[in-house]
Parts: sequence; C-alpha cells; structure tokens
Amino acid sequence: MGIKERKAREIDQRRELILTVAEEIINSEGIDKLSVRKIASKIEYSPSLIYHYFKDKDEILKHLMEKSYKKIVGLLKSVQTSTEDPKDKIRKMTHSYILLALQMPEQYKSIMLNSSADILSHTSVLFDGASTKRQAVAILCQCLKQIDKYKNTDDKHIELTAQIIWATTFGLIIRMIIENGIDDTQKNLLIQHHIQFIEDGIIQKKT
Amino acid sequence: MGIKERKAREIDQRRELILTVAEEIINSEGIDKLSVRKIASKIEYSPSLIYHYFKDKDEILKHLMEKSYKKIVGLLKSVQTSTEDPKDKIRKMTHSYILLALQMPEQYKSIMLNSSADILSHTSVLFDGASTKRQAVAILCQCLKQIDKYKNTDDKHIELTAQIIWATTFGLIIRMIIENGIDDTQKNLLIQHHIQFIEDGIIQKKT
Amino acid sequence: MGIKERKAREIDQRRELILTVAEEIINSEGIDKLSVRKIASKIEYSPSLIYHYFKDKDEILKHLMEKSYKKIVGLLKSVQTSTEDPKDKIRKMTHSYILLALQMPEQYKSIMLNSSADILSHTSVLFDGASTKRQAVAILCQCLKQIDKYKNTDDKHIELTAQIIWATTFGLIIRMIIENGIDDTQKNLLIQHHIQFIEDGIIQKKT
Amino acid sequence: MGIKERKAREIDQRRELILTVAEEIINSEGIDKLSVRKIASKIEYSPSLIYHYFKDKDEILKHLMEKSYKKIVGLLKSVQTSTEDPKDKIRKMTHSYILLALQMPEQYKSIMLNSSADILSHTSVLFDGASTKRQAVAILCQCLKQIDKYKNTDDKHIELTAQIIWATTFGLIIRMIIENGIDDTQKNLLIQHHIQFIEDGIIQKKT
DNA sequence: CATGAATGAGTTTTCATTCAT
DNA sequence: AATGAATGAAAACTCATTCAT
Repeated sequence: MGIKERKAREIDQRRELILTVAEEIINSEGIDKLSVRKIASKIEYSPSLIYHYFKDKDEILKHLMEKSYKKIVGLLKSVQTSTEDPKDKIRKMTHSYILLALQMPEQYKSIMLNSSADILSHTSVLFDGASTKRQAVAILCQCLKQIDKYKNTDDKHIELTAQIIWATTFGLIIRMIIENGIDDTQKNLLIQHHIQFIEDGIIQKKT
Repeated sequence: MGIKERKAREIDQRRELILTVAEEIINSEGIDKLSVRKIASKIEYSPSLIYHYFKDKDEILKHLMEKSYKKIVGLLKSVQTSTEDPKDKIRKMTHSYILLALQMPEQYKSIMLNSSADILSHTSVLFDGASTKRQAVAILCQCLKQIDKYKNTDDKHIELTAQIIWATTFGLIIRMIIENGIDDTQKNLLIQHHIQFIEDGIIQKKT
Repeated sequence: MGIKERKAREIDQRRELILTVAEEIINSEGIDKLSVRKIASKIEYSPSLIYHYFKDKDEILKHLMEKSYKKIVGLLKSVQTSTEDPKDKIRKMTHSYILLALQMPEQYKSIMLNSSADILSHTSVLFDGASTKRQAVAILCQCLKQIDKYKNTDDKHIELTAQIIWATTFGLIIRMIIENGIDDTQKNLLIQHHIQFIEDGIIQKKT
Repeated sequence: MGIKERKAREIDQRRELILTVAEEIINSEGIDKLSVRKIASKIEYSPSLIYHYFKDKDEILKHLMEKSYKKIVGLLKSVQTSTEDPKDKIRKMTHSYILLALQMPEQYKSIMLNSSADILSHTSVLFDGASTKRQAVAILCQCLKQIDKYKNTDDKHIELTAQIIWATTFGLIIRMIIENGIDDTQKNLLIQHHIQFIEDGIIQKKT
C-alpha cells in the first residue's frame, strides 16, 4: 500500500505546487491577473495539465481562499491565550494580529478585500449580530465585558465597539500593506499609536 | 485664433466626457470591468475614437485616478470650514468624509486600494512627514494642535495621531463598502461609534 | 448618402460571405464540425473578425437556419398554383418539392433534421393540429378535401393523411440525399414510384 | 491453451462492455456528445485503458455502428416469421419495426442518418439491385411477390415498391424521433395510418 | 493489466490596439 | 474628426491520444 500512499502524496504535492505558484502570481501581479496559462507556464507544463489536478479555475481559487482564510483565522487563535487581564489581552492580540497579517500581505488582502459572497460569509464583521457569528468579534466582546467600565453596557454597544476595533485595525493593516516601503520603525510607531488609541477609547468609555 | 481655442475646448470636453463615462462604468461595474469598448459604446462612438483623445487605456486610467483623487481630497476641503471648535471640526469632517466616500464606493476603492506608485504618490499617508505632504493629514494635524491637550505634544506625535485617525476611518469605510448590504441604521451606528472612539482617543490623550 | 449605402452593402456582403463559407463547411463536414476558426481560416481572416459581423456563433447559426428555412418553405409556395385538379396538384407539388429539396441537400438536412426547439417550432408537422399551424400540411389538407373520396372524411383523418404524405416524402428525400451517388434515372424511378404510391393511397381511401 | 482462451474471452467481454456503455451514452446524450472520457468514467476505468481495447475513438465508432446496424436489421428478422399471409406480414413487420426503432431513437438516428461510406455500405437501400444486397429490401420483395397482384410484376418494379416502403417508413420514424414529445395516441394514429397507406398502395397496385 | 502524467490541438470569446480611409 | 476593418494575444476549457511505469 506504500505505493498508493506515495502517489497520493505526490498528487498532493502537485496540487500544493500549483497553489503555491498561483499564490506567487497573485502576490506579484494581483488576483485578477491570475490565469491558468500563467500558472502552467510558471511550472513549465501545459495548461491542460492543471485540469488534472483541479476541476477548474474556480476550484483553484477556492482552495487558495480557504488556505488563506484558515491562516488568517489561525492568527487570532495563536495569540488569544497569553494573558488574563482583558485590556492587556486586547492589546496583545491586536498587536500580534497586526504583525502576523503583515507577514502575509497579499493573502491578507485577497481575503479581506474580497467581496464574493462566499468569502464574505466568513469575513464580514460589521452586521448586527456579528458578536455571536464571528469569532474575532466574539473574542473582543468577551474581553470588553470583563472590563469594569463595560459592566453595565448593553450588548449591542459592546458589539459596536468590537466592530470598530476590528474595522479600524483592518484599516491600518491594509494601508500599511498598500503603502509598501514604510520602514519598520515607522510601522512600529503606527502600531503602538493605534493600540494606544484603542486603549484610550476603551478606558474612556462610560455610558 | 478663436477657432483654435474652440477646438481646444471641444477636445477637452470630449476628454472630460470619456472620463466621466469611464467613472460611471467603474462605479457600476468595478474597475476591472472597465474596457475601451464599453466606454465607446456608452458615448455612442467607435472604440477607435477614444485613441484620438487618449494614447491608451492606461492613460485613461491615469487621468481617472487623478480626477478621483482630487474628488476625494476635495471631500475634505468641502467640509473643513464649517465650524471653529477643533474637536467639532474633526468630528464633522470625519462624518462628512465617510458619507461622501460611501456615495462613490467603487471610485473610492479603486483609488484608495490602488498600489501603483503613481497613485500612491498622492494617496499614501502613513510615511514619516505626511503632515507636510498630504493635505488630509495636514488638516487633521492643524485641528489637533488647536486642542488644549495637544498644546505641548511634539509634532511627530500629532502626525501619528492624525495618521491613525485617517487609516482607521479608511478601514471602516472600506469594510462598509465591501460588506455591502449593511442597512443604514447599522451604518449610522457604526459611524457614530467610530467618531466617538476618535473623540475619546483624542480627549484622553495626555502626551 | 451614397457612401453610407455602399458601406451598408459591403457589410451585408461580408455577412453573406461568412454565411456562405459557413454553409460550405456544413456541407462538406457537417454542422457540428462548424467552428468560428474554420470560417475565419477559410476566408483567410483572423477569427476575431467574425465577431465584427456576428455577435457570436449562435447568431451565425441562427441566420444560417433562417436562410435555409425560408428557402425550404419557399419551395412549396413556388409550385402550389400550377393546376386545378386536387390530385394533380398533390402530385405536382410533391414532385417539384422533392426536386427542389434535392437541389439544396445539405441545407435541407440541416433544417429538417434539426431538433432544436427553435427550428422545430417551424418544422414539426406530426402533432395533432398541424393542419392549422403548418402551411405544408394545410395545403395538403385543402387538396385532399377537394377529392371526392374525402368528402365525408373527418378533419382529423385528413390531417393524418396529409402528415403521412409529408413524413414519407421527407423520408424519401433524406434517404436520397444520404445515399448519395444514386444516379438520376434511379432517382426518377423512385420519385415516380413514390408519387404513384401516394396517389394509390389517396384513391383507395374510403372510410 | 485454456488460459489464452479465457483471456480472449475476457478481452471480448471488455470490448463488449465498452461498446454497451458507449451505446448508452449515445442514446442518452446523442452521438456527438460521446467521448472517450465519458465511456471511461462510466465503466470506472481510466481513459487510457480504452486504448488497450480499441485503437482509437473511430474504431469504437465503427464497431458501434456495426453493432447497431445488426440490431436494426435484427429487428426485421425478429418479426418476419410470425404469420403466413404476405400482406399481413408486411403490415406486422412494419409495425414492429417502427416500434422497435422508436425504442432506440438515438442509435437509430446515428446509424440511419450516417453518411460515411462505411456505414452506408450497410444501410443504403435505394440503389438499383438493393433487393439482392439488402436483407430488409429482400424480405419485403419476397412478401410482395407472394401477393396476387404482383404475380406478373417485374422484379425491378417490386424492388422499387419495397424501396419506397422502406424509405417512407424510415421517414416517419425519423420525424417521430426528431419531433420529440408527440404523445403516444398521436404516434399510434400516425403509425396505423402509415400502415394503412402502405396496404392501400399495395392492393391498388396493378400494372 | 491499468493508470496517471502529460500534451497539443481545438473550442468560443473578449479586448486593446493600429491603420487606411 | 471619426470609423470600420483587421489583428494578435489572451482568456477558460475540452478532448483524443501517447507514454512510462
């Protein structure tokens, strides 16, 4: 049975290769310049071969998105348990999240700026009720609830706060990606400042 | 010489018409559905005529971006003089800016998410020194400076604050555009909340 | 205005040329071997040019079918008024119809063997009620009704008779086309025989 | 040698399986949707395996046609011996033949409308001399000869009559297949009518 | 025996662009 | 000034076929 396994692995490797190459193209030319031909010519095979491994271009895109999506969602999970103090938690999570996102800029962009219904069903966070349907917002809400000032705040308000934190952090990340070439010290200053801003917003909150 | 002038004016009008139509297409179908043919058919001329007025599609795009950019920057100017209180000014400017941006979603996206050097030379705001080179940041800085708490804050700090305000506002706008279908009340709540957040961040600020 | 007209004529000529070439291909290779590329290469132009004159392949096909259809329907009309005696009329019409059909074999085939709903909506004759909806059947029915033996025959019966005359004549034509290479004397014998057969069938009829 | 024989039988079984599956595809999707891939996926083997059993697609087609041809000719044989009265025989044979043909519409069409020389060498019936070379015509001629009225008719005349019977029956079948959706009562009426027509033609015959 | 890998030719279609008129 | 003709390159995809294993 070793043969079958090896074959299976080889197939997976091929698929992986195709996805990797596709990612590279997206990273260098943008997602709408991705074409089956380009993938093929980059791996130096004929375009038709691609169809051995993927049903069609959409399937490639789907895998690509899934892969990226998992990576991005994974970001949050990887930092969430480090500390107890809720404010600290938000601070640290946000910080880590930004840094990780910046390490996979094109993927972050292609997922988070994607407006296909499919992707949005995972990535949208601004709708009423996101605190129960989106992990990221949920986690933020949990933290906020543990902060004294929010004890008596109603859930909707907390949700909105979480949404704003998320959306604004997203904004900073996207701009840092797009305005590429910002040096690291400036980046760090911006990140520090943004986190400080969030903190101030949170502490201040009364209602 | 009157004839020459008239001709020149007519040419300008044509160019303007082409750009306007292109804008319409972008706003209704997105920038990557823009094609020379579509423009031509919309002005009811042949595609080839377009090439009398623009060297190629890229040139159209370039002009388009410039135009949109001016429009977007114009947004800020159009609201800036309504009030005296600096905090109020920031609040109102931000509010108006968001509303105006939401009225031209595709254009806003195509400019503000564009990463060509050409466009970025107008739209980047996160670099060190943006307060002197970018109107938007400059205006924000001016306002911040007038706020008591910022009297003794150094310029770099103020610039960073302005940059964060800008980038986060940008984030909220982009998400509201991308996650399309958010209803107006939810949009308004988010906007209110965001503005409140900025205010809290500003007031809180102690150096 | 002479220029416009000339241009218009030239366009029509081009369209006509494309259609003619398409017909040739169909005639020599069959309808499902027809491709835009083939048309293009036969007129020695690039495939894209075809799209100047026709929206897509379907439009070409549609024109082709329409053209042939009109020709075929025209066949009947061109013979229908030669004589008064109804039996004679059927005899002569059938004869002429067969001869004319044999002069445009591939077109006859592509229309009469076409099973697209669009075409069938013109060419189907076997349904209940065809005598009011299809000219060919209608004419045959009219003739039959004038024959003494059919005076007291109900309409449905007459319709069926007409349908059989039509369907069997169709069968003979198609086979003569498909079994190509039958010499003219044999063809004539077959046609004579078929017509005789119809006549015998009609005369015999009692019920 | 037992092994060799078994092998040979197995090979034949495979070939048979492939042909059967191909037939199924033709009957459900039409002959020009038949593809090697489809056959392969239906027998759950890889496309390449097909090439162990057949040189290429054309060979499959050739075998297929032959098989179908035999089936169609078989149709006639299967009914020919049921009765003694020649008129009755023609009536019954024609009836059964039509019904059987309608049960394999796509196959019938692909054989009987096929104009490749190869197929035609089996299916053509209109040539002078068909009564000795084509079973179907031969059988019809035999029957006709047994009918009193044809006792003194020369062979050529009888052949022509048989050819017309065959060709017109073919016409009715093809039209019933092509104009699909004709309901069963209408179909039966048409068939009855056609058979009656033949009978009338035959009885009438004097010469 | 059986298969996956690989290809090349073909399919329709869209588009930016050039050029002669 | 304006246009139709014309093209070449690119897009996604399908299919029959070959070959090494």
